[in-house]
Amino acid sequence: MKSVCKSSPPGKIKIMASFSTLMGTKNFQSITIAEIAKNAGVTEGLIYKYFKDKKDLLHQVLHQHFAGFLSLVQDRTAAENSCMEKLEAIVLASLESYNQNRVFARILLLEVRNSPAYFDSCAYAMVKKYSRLIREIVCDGIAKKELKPDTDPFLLQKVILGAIEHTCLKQVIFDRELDVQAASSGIINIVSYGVKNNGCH
Amino acid sequence: MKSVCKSSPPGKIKIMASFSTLMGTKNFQSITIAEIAKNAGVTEGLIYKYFKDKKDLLHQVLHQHFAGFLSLVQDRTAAENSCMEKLEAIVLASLESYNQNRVFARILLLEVRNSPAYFDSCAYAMVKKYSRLIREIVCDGIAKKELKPDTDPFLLQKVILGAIEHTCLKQVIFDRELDVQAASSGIINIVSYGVKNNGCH
DNA sequence: TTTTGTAAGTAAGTTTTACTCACCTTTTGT
DNA sequence: ACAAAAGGTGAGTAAAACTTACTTACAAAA
Repeated sequence: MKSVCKSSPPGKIKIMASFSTLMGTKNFQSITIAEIAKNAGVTEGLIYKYFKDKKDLLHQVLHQHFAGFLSLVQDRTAAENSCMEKLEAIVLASLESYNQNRVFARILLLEVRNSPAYFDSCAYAMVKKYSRLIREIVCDGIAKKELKPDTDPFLLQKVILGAIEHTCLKQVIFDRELDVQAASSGIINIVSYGVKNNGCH
Repeated sequence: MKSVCKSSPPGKIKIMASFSTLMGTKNFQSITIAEIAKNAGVTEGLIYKYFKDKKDLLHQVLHQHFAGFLSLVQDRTAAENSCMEKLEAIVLASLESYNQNRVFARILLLEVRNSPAYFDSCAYAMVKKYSRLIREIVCDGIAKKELKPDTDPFLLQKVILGAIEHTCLKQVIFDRELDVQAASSGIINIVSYGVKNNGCH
């Protein structure tokens, strides 16, 4: 659960940087420990001084990226007033981050969820914070009558998170650019007003 | 791209069945070729007669499951008339399938997307059919004025697919039951009418 | 019937790769 | 000053994916 604080030894920093760089061009499976070590200018053994195993390295690198991302999201939402503005800020910040930091996006969306160890990692703890933030905004929106009173906060959180992830999934996988602004306002528009043509807009 | 047709040799059938069973209790990484072979009552070598590698086996098993799933979805949507009813049928059928067939769900949602080879596989070809079906229903709904004219079919398809996946993700990962009916109607309700309290419902 | 070609299946390697362990070297607290 | 801990090394191990050379069954052509 401990994070990479300022006083990390240079070896650890180099290992994480090396791995992060390699993730830019290859997927997790095809990156070898030998490659990471060589690229970092350290020996293979040192990797296992700081990381339980290869997966643990993945999780710590994700945690590092997610920490920055989460504080950005928190700042952006704090700057907004209404519930829907806060939610749009989250959607926009998320898509922006996934669009700009493809390594982060690929790790989060494609690489970690297949291993049980991830769900005990400090990285997953941050993801839980992130989804809790969304639920809290939703609950607040219901309390302030900005959202319909019968809204299910858990379900809405999942719909929003699912929409964010699936909207950029193809772009992340095939390394294409995403029109973040259009996607973001599109998602918020659907979630706000729905798509059914009921003559009310 | 070739599927497992009726005339598959018994060895291949046993290998796929063995692997599918093992996926019920373990994740892909932790299943070994030796284990699959032993469980199937064949030798390791035979696996490489029918499958390029371990990942190819995974993809072919997913293809097998997805073929059944897709035809179910096609039948169910064909039985509905309106656009929203068709979409609800898809959401319901998807959540039902993921809830009942956890091996299928885990492979699709957690195991395949990390490898580039998947996106050349016959399994991914079926996924493309599935998402195209959703888009076609949406386009039809727009044409028939059931949906708002400014709806983006690609975006709506992604929002719906993302909502489906994220709604059952936690249950699939932690092997818990899902209230399929409630989740399905909840998603459709959000997507149809939105969550914003605008005094119009 | 013999031959020939192919698909099903085997068994023993080989190689790659994640991980370990015993050992140095440098820093730090008392 | 010196013990102890932290940073770092490099050779070695074990396991698992994959290969390859081989055998057996079997159907169709000659």
